[in-house]
Amino acid sequence: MVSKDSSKGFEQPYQRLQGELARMIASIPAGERLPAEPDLARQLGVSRATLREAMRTFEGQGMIRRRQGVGTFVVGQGPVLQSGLEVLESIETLAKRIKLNVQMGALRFDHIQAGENLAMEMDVPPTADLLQVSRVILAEDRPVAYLVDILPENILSESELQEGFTGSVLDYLIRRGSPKLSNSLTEIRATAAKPEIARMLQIQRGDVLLMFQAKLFSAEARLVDFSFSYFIPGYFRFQVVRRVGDIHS
Amino acid sequence: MVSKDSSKGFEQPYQRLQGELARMIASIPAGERLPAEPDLARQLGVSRATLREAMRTFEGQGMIRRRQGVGTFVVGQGPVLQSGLEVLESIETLAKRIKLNVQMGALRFDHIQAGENLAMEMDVPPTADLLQVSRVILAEDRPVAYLVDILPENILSESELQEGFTGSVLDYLIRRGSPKLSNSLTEIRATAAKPEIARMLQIQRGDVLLMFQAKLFSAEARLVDFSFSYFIPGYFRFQVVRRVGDIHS
DNA sequence: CAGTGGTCTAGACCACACG
DNA sequence: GTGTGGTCTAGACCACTGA
Repeated sequence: MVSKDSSKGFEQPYQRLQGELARMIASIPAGERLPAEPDLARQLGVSRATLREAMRTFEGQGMIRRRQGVGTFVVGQGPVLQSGLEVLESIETLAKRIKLNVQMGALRFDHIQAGENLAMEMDVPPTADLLQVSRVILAEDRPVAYLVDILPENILSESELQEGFTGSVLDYLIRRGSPKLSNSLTEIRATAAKPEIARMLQIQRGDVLLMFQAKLFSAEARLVDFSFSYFIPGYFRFQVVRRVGDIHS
Repeated sequence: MVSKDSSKGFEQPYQRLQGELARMIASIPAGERLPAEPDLARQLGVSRATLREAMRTFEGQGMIRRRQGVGTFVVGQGPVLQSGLEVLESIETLAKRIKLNVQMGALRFDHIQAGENLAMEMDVPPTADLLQVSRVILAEDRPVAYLVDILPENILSESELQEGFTGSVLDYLIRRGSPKLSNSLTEIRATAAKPEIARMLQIQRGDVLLMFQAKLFSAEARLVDFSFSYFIPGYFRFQVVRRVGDIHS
């Protein structure tokens, strides 16, 4: 329908789109809506599929947010939650320190049996009863993280947690004072959002997420909490100091 | 063309595809090729676009690898490079310890000027001359990481690096003995692969990558190396121990 | 050259939010 | 109901690989 290039330039449609979209997004005030996808696609001279693929990049960076049935909105650059990884700290505590408004949404309790995989990871019998706590964390009314904690029922029961749970299992255990907590062994991964998690975080399936898989140990070296944390890029900044060389330490 | 559901089940095409693809991949020996995409799409009763979207998941986990003009191959689960984040260690050193075969590919030197952004990050004048070292890391002949180091020219010159560079700027500086290195401040991110990087790593643009952005400091607290490291998920396992509470420390 | 994956299109229908 | 984004289709052409 249109020629692929105008002169000697060999700019790909994808790259051109990225540029045009970037300009368009920058020109729209935060909170305002973009044109509907079919209109925008026509306007940019590409198919809707191509447009959507290009938009993924910007959504991954938190610059726009799509809401089914409503529209696509430009979001201003919000505050960033910065944390050193050496210290284990809940998002709530972190947010409080920088006076950021953080809420919990979509809390859910599940009673599950360990099964093979969890039994192996958590060092419990496959028939062990576990409590799974899932919830979304909202910063400035935007979903920014999805957290899942799995604990043995004899460490923490749902009835106990019903009252006074504000989003952080870690903070709750610290307040309760028992068992004494020692440290967390955290594995860091990058992952694509599964459909269920994408839904919770109001992003698209396949979008990029930073993930922590952590084992929290008591002072007696018992595992008290096995957790999965998914973070939308752009809202968090995790840092770690790495020593050079292990010989002179 | 076909009914969307057979009974009361409301399984989505996407989820069904995931399952069928998983079974198919599992049933094919490592190293073997999958059917061509148009054939496979017909066989599974979906369009090629849908098939490709479903395949992204498996490619992101390193279970398959696509090569344009050749085909899509099942890759067996290779060895995993495990590392504690507290200690800064090159991939080469890490691999040597577990006797894994690691090579460097696509080495490239660029002489650049700092410019605004880099000048700010690296605390040098915008006109400073910098050496940018880019290369791909191969483990068992598969691209697994893409590394970019940026250093002031007066710390490391290309001519000096031409000889005896095996892939790690860190190892080279340690061998040289000057300047004395102290530690690295590393920021951890998840990111989607840009077209250039996707090409280097033989993955698709938009695929998930774990990224480290690190500032390496000398004992005199001078910045000697600003680096970006991109890791394909599945080949690396980065861990960190996090202390509970900063009060009783 | 033939065959592969990479990209793009035009159109359709569905699920959801909101009045 | 109306309009939005979410998903899927069938087909086309391009870029790359290897015989």
